[in-house]
Order: sequence, then C-alpha cells, then structure tokens
Amino acid sequence: MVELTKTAGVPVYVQIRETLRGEITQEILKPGEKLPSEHELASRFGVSRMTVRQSIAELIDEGLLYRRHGVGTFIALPHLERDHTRLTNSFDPAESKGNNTKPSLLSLEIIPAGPKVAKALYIKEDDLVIRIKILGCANNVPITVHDAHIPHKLFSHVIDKNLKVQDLWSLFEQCGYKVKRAIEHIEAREATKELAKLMKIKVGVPLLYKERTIYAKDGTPVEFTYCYNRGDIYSLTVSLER
Amino acid sequence: MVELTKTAGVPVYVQIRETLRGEITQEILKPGEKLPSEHELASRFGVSRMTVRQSIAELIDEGLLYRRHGVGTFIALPHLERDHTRLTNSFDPAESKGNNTKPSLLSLEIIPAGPKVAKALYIKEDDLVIRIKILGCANNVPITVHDAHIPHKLFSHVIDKNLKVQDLWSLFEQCGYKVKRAIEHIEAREATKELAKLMKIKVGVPLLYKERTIYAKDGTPVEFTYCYNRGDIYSLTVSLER
DNA sequence: GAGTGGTCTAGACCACCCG
DNA sequence: GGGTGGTCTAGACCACTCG
Repeated sequence: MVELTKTAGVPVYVQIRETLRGEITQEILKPGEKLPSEHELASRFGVSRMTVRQSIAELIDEGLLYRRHGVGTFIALPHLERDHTRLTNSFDPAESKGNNTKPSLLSLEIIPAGPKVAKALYIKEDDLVIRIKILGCANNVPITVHDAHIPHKLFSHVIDKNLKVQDLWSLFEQCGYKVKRAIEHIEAREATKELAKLMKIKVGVPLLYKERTIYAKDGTPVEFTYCYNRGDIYSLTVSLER
Repeated sequence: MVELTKTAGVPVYVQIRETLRGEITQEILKPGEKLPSEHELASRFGVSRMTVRQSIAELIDEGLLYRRHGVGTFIALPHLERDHTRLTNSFDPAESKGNNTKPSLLSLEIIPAGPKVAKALYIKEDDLVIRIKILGCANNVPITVHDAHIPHKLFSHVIDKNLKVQDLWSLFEQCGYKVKRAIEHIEAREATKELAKLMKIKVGVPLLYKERTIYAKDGTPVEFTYCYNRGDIYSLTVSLER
C-alpha cells in the first residue's frame, strides 16, 4: 500500500489523481498500457473504490485515460492533433503562433457590474468585478484588445498580492477553479475611435468582436471578456459537432 | 417520493438525469432557479445521495446546471447560447431565428477546383466541383452570401435530377454521407463591391467572413463554403472545450 | 468462470455560505 | 446554527469481456 503524504486540506482523490497523472506524463505508465484495476488501486492507496473512481474520472475527462467495460482502464495514446479548435491557455490562440507575444496592461480597476456582465457571471448587478484591460501584440503590432471582467468575490483574497495579468488562468486554478470551457459570441464590427487609437488603425475598419465567457469545471463562470481583434490579421478557427 | 418508471436496463441515475433535463428544457425548472438540494432529491427519488450526484454531474458538465458550495445547485442561463454551438441543418444558424428565411439561388455551375478548394476537399486541382451561390435572407433582408463547393465526383449521379439547393444536407445524406462536423475559419472583412450590391449595403462595412468545411462521419469532406455575413445583424456563438 | 468496470447504498464528517 | 455541497467509506450486485 502506497502511503500518500496526506497534505492537509488536499482531498485524497486529488492526491491520487495527481499521482497517477504524474506517472502518465512521466511515462512511468506508458500509452496503451493497462492501469491496475480499480480494486487494486483502492487497496494500494488504502481508500475505497469510489474514491479511486473519482480520481480516475477527471483523467478520463481530460482524455489521459479511457475505460473498457469488462476489460480495464488504459493510458490513452498521445494526442497527435492538438488543433486550434480547443480552448487553450495562450493569451489568445492567434497570438501563440507569432513568437513575440507581448500583452500589456492598459488598466485595472474594481467596479460594480453592469447588467450584461452580471448576467454572464451569474452575479447581481452592482456586485463588484475586477476589470482588466489588456492590449495584445504580436511582433510589436497591436492585434487585440481584451476587456476582461472577473467576479471580485471569488478572487478578492489574492487580487492585492500578485495579480499576474498575463496569466489569469493560473489565477483561476490557484483558487480552485479549473478552467473547462468557453462560450464565445462572435460578430464583425467597425473599430471605434478609442479602439482605433489603441490598435493604430483607422476608425471603421472591420474588427472581429467576441464576447467570451469562461467556465470552470463546476460550471461557475470565472471570466467575461469583450475581445476586439484586428480583422485583417486575426482569425479564428472553430469546430462544430452535429 | 417520485416513482421512476424503472425502465428495464436503464440505470437509475440516467433516468433521474433525463427527468431533470426534461424539466430544465421544458422550463418547469427555470433558468437561475435553485434545484432542490441533493438530500431532498435523494429522498424524492428514493435513491442515495451519491446517485443523485452522479445524475447531476453530467448536467453540470454540459453546462445546464452549476453548483455553489454551501449554497445550492442552480439552473444555468438561457438555452439560446448552447443551442447555437452545435452544427445544425438550417441554411444557417442565425437565420433560423427569423422566421422568414428564404435562400435564393444566385448561380450554379460546374468548374475545375482552384488550389484552396481542392485542398479543403481532398481532391486534385482542376478536379470538377459543383459551385453553388446562394443569397440568404431573413425577413426579406439579405444577410448572407454563401459560395459553396462540393466535389462533383461524389454527387454526379444526382446533380442532373433535382438538386435542392436549399437542403444540401439531405443531398449528402441521400448519397450516404452522414454529416458529422464542420470546421470554420472566421475573420472580419470589408464588403467588396459585388457583395455590397448583393446585400444592399455599403462597400467597406464589416462582414463576418467564414470558410467552412463540412465533414461526413467517415471523415470525407463534402462541402467547402465561403460565407459572408452582415456583421451588424449576423452573429455566431461557439463553444470551446479545453 | 474469473476479472473488470458500472451502478448503488446508507450512512458519515467536513467546508462553505448565509442570516 | 442550519442548510448546502464536497469528500469518503465498505461494502453489494450487475453487465461486460475474455479465454
């Protein structure tokens, strides 16, 4: 039986999950190999089988493992196609192509939520939100302006410290909100005066306009962002399933 | 206590899940409302709490519900958003909202494929493709122009007969290609002179520009389409998973 | 038949949020 | 404090797959 270093406050199933994840990513458990049975893992870790299943569930969800009823649980084959149709943690997909991605902070403030933001974040109007404006560049060319809103309540205990604007995702995950999915509402719009100035383009040129809501695993909306992207440079690829 | 009609072979948690899903989609349970507590649901359905949690888990995963620790489980907001994140067989998603959707045929020709079309459809350059241009309107307002290309080889035996432009999908499916997924490449562009004329707008106004490839279940590309959509009317909602 | 995952129980204690 | 979800147990029986 493996002794888990029972870190205070960390659920057992998380510890088991991360142990397994480590063995998979370090290829101690190799792709295609069979995982020990749930029964075996349960006794090995000294927990009940349900707990083992809970540990495994998320790894299956992430595609690291797959199950075959009556056969076993296996390590999945490495993802060949990491297409850009998945939600990724670059500042923005299109920018990760260009190497010189440099997001810069335009403003950071704490304001009461307006109706649209409140609705998207499942909070009340006038509940506080942290508003972060970022200018994204690739190769020193301004390409995107993001106007992000995150619920103050969820993150109030860390905002004062070290808000790394460049990586909101790790902020979310530090606070226990595992980023799971996003819904994007997309339109084409003309550049306003303000945006034109920021992005050094003419007023009226086409922008790809997105309203994006990011959801955590438990369904909590953690971010609502207005995104403005230069239409002539920025493009977006999505995959739709029937 | 609600009696589940214990359909043979269907797990209890699936029955509960579908019961709840039904009440959500029929808006017996309204968006924003609180679901009964897990305890309550357990006794109401006469099952253990773990089973209730299993039922709820998938609905949360799908974004129909969300949880707040120490508060409750709630019905997520409007179905509008979710529904437009799937590939559907309307002439186009945004148009199915307006009732008066009237696609009209602009042109139909058989031409050799250019490099871009050929690459998208996995055929050789100069292989024949059927090119179909369609103007889409809602409430008599022109909203979209589609410039579709389908491989002549796959559909040559039916093209002469009764090509129903309005429903390419059924054409595909008649020929044994079950439509499965689409990949869309999205940009913002200015209206060209030709497009402006067709859509009765000014040259230069922002259009949502898409290049869409539709794939059948077996992976065959069956359609490649340039789509031009009025930016001020047309919008698009997509869902991204991590 | 032996081994696997799939489902389910009837509890328990904890952490969180609210008034 | 009272109610909620979060975690966990120590079993049970079933359905599936394989040899």
